[in-house]
Amino acid sequence: MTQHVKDRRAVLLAEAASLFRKKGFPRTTVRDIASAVGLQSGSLFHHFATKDDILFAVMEDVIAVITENMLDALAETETPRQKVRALIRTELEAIHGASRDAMTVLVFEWRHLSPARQKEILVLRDQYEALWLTGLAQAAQAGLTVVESFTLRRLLVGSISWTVNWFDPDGPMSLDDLAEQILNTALKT
Amino acid sequence: MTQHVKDRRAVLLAEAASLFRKKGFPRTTVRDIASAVGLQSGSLFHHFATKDDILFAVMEDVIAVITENMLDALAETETPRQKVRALIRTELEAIHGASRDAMTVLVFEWRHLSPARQKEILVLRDQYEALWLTGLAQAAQAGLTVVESFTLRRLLVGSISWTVNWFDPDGPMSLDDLAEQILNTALKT
Amino acid sequence: MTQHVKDRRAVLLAEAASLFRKKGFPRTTVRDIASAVGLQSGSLFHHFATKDDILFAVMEDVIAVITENMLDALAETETPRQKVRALIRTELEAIHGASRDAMTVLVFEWRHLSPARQKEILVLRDQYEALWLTGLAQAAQAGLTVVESFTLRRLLVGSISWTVNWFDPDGPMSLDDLAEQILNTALKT
Amino acid sequence: MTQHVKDRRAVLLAEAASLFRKKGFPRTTVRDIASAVGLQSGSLFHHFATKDDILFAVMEDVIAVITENMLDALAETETPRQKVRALIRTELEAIHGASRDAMTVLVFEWRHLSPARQKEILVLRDQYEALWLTGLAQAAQAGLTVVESFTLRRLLVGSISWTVNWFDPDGPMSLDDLAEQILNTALKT
DNA sequence: GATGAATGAGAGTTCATTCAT
DNA sequence: AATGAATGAACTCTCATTCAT
Repeated sequence: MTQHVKDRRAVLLAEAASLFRKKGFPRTTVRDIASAVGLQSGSLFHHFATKDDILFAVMEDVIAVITENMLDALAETETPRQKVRALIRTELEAIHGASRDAMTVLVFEWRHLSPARQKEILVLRDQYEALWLTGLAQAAQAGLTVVESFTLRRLLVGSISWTVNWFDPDGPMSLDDLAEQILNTALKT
Repeated sequence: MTQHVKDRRAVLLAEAASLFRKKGFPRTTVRDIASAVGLQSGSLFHHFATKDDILFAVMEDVIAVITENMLDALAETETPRQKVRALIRTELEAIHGASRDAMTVLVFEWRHLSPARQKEILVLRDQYEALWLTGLAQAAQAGLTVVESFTLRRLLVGSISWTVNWFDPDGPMSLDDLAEQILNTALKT
Repeated sequence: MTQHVKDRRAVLLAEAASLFRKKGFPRTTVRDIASAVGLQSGSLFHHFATKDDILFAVMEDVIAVITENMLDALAETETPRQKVRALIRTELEAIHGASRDAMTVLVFEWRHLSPARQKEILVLRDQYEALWLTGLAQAAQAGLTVVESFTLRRLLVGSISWTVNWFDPDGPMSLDDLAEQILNTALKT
Repeated sequence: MTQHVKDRRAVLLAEAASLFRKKGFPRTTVRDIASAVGLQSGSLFHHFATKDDILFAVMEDVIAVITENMLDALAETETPRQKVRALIRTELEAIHGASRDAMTVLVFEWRHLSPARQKEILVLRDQYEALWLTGLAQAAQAGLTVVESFTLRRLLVGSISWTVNWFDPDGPMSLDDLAEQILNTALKT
């Protein structure tokens, strides 16, 4: 029973994320989402009171997942270079793996989340960003970086999230290759 | 009178670009645009037949401008490193200077342009991208790049366009500084 | 168990009446009523088949109560003046006492009862009104009234039921005072 | 042209008032109103931004009209009894004449106006009520009233507004007769 | 060119009612 | 009796677009 409910919610959020990514939040109608999960439009509101709530839930869930994944990945690293590689690699995996839609929505539909909800997400986002800044700072101290940490992270946010628009994980370049290339732009070779 | 008409059109597109950037294309109403230029909503349609046409015009104009600027900038360079610096620098200027709104719209509202119009813009965009690829290829041949040219350009598209979300040209870091930092990620130091 | 059932029903109708009075019938949702009695919305329909049925039950119950109360009160009177005083006093007590919500609903939500149900209530209402008309007729015959009985009753319906909107039984004026004042408008002094 | 616009607005408010009175505000849809004036639903919003605005306009207009009428009527009176008769008579005319629907709405749909708007109307209403209280106070000073002025006004609000539910101006009793009868309940004979 | 009333499809949301559990 | 997910029609309101003036 609880499982059922969890499944429903998960499926609903996955479909919503997919639609938000494909069409953008404003162009996605609640009827689109409802019919994607086999519901009538009114039935959505048993699960989420407003369309905004759906966007919020998509973002909240994915940021929790990627933060956990990142902690796991970092736990298995030792050197600064390994850490930065893990940061890049894990974020790329999130963007091109199972949570692709939600990750993309988190970045590119941000402005459509209500300001109140943005604040809530920002708290979680700051926790995640702290992992990045710590890792980059260590690399900087080791003399590995080509750019100041804060600036570097922002350049990497751009280049990594933009890969969703051109990189094909099933194409000739593997995700590991891509991660290595990005690492080359971030650290001295 | 012709001058008048041109001014009208330029003002209208500038206001539209500003609104599209601030609120996104779908959330911007034609009434918003009309009232920003002191017109009633119906009067807009004497200038542009559809809302889509306005988005198209914004994109078409800005891509013409940046292509021209880029050609001018490249004409004054000689070495591959100078060329790459000019590419980065000129694109940054477009994103943070007078054409900021339109440039941002070109990148981030792309999906909201009708497919037919996307095709038209892509022709112009390819011409512009050819300038980049040529410049990066020369740097590659000179053994300066850290990453294959095609991939490098795409990483740079991401990091450069994302600067609109965090870089403040009036802040402590100058646009030249920023360009130099990005150059450091792109080429061997 | 029967007691249980009766209690349930009584509590439910009391809460419904309170909500109908506060928000009006159309603005009161079945969810409002359900949650006021600690039920889920679907469970209400084990007690009442439709929302209209709830309104009907509220009205039916209260008209039975006030008719009985009125009969009791009139039984203790002798003179025409006493009878009119009892009529006014008893109706005021119903409107400001325990059955306040239901009485108010009976008067001010009348139009929202389905026509079929209105007919049913009208039968009971006519019985109640007969008590009034009889009392007023006796006063008229005794030369006490200032206005023809039928008209007088209708004027009194208005002034008495409207007291729900301004009279505070815990304020400086007592219910007896109020009854006496209204009596002054109805009969010669 | 201005005339056209005024007519539109007046017709729209008249139809809206009629519907609000007949079905109540919550049960009246904007489509009902629109189709009553020969418009599509969306077109209403060129004239009034929200449904609440329509209710507000109905109330604001009618209270302005009745206040003016009352001032005119009182200007032609001299004695306290004449004044009270004018108060009753003029209010009855408003309730059974051209502004019947709006007057009824003002009284019986009051709770459905948004609190912010209620405040605005209350200012106007207080001005109108001041006319009543002044008139009744003069009658009281002349020893004519049977009840304290403040209470008397509230009883009269009830009985007069309730006449909308039973009095037929085309029936056997004339409006003047009715006014006289109500006067009999208010003042010593 | 400009106006602004009008259109009409469609948006997000509400809610009485149903029904499998 | 009770649940609560689901329905589906109806609600208020939005908005790109049209067009008579």
